[in-house]
Amino acid sequence: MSETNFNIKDTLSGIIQEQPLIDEIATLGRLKKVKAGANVVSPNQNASEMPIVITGILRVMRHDENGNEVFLYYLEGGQTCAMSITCCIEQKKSAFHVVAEEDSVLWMMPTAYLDSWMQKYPSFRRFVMRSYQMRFDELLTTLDSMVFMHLDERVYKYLLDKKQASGSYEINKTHQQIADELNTSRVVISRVLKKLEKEEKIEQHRNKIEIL
Amino acid sequence: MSETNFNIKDTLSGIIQEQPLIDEIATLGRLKKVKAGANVVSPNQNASEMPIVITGILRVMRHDENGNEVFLYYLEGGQTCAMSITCCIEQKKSAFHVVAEEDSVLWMMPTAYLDSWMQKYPSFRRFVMRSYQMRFDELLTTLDSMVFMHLDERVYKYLLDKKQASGSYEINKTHQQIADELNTSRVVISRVLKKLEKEEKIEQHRNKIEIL
DNA sequence: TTATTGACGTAACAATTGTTACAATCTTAT
DNA sequence: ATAAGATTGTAACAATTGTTACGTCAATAA
Repeated sequence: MSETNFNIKDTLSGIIQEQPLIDEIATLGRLKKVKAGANVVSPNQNASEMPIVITGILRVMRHDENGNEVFLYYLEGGQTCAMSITCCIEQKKSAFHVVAEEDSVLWMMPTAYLDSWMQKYPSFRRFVMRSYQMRFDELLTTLDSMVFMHLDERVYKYLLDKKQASGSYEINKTHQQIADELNTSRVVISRVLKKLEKEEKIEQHRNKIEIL
Repeated sequence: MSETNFNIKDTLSGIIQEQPLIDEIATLGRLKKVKAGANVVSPNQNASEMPIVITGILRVMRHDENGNEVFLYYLEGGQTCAMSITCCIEQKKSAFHVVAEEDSVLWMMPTAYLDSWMQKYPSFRRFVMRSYQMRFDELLTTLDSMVFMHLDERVYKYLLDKKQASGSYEINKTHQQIADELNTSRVVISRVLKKLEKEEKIEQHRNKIEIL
């Protein structure tokens, strides 16, 4: 366990200032390790814990009642799923699906304490507010791509976002996976990627796309 | 001025608990009356004031760099434009366009004080948090309609939302206005509305649509 | 009244996106 | 090695949405 022996307090101190809050979170929360592809928040689940990403990346998806899904944004180190707060406080089921995009380490905080932490600790308030702001902004950018862009631009933006999040020019996704995240079909993605390849924006390999 | 002699403190007391904060807001803010169709936040403007809706309805639109616009949600009595906070704190220009959907009365709060109010007053924090949550949720519903629904369903949802916001089964919009808000063309809206009429979901009159 | 303008209807066509079907290639299990 | 499954390519076609063009009708101003 040596390489995975995280000191949660050290991690939290980068996010939160008050030592008592760090102690509370460290005491009341729990570590959770998830493998790439594993569910962190399942659809229609009543989340009782809010995850903070320590290492790794979470992918947040929206879904409708027919099982269609669409990618919203990534959560990276130090970030949290702000919508969990809403879900918990209002006690309604999440229309979110949160999946580990890479092997990730999370700190799960019981949502029962969120409200009191918001009351007691200014830096927790700032953390939550900042989360909301960032997610709100990203959500709008995603919405922009849906309503203002054609599919080829939208796919390209998706690839660039993925590159930005992962820090790698190589994207290990199949056409089917991309289609699922953009709520379209595999054939359409294949067609669009071929077009992007002809425009020399990407190079395609098996199970892998390279951004040029 | 008798019928427009609002008591801002009475209005605020429905939203905010602390009397000192009510006094501060009443002293530092200003009343603004806008006629239907007037701009409240113009595109690419650096908002220095955050509006609270006292009476009336504001329509919040998103726009891109090409001048295309799309409807996001309405703001009604007691609600505020949460994104103003982000815009102001981060000092970046708004990608929003806020328009009076009906004749409205607003209370404009200087954004310079927002941060200190958030620090000092729990009920202002709750107010801002609740605004973020509600807007986040509405934004997701709007996003759903863009990515999961066909245009006819999306238009119908748009009409139902407008009915909900205005409290009237009669919608006084031209096809062109609807097209602008949904980022499509007049001809397409005419086609879709004709279809909804045949399905007996609406009735059309000049400058007016009736929800059945 | 007449002219002008705005709102709406509709046809014809174009562009984009979705669907179905099938082939080729690579990977993995047996 | 062979079979089975997963991944990608591509054609043909359908459905949806966007564009252009032009017509009718109602409201309004001159």
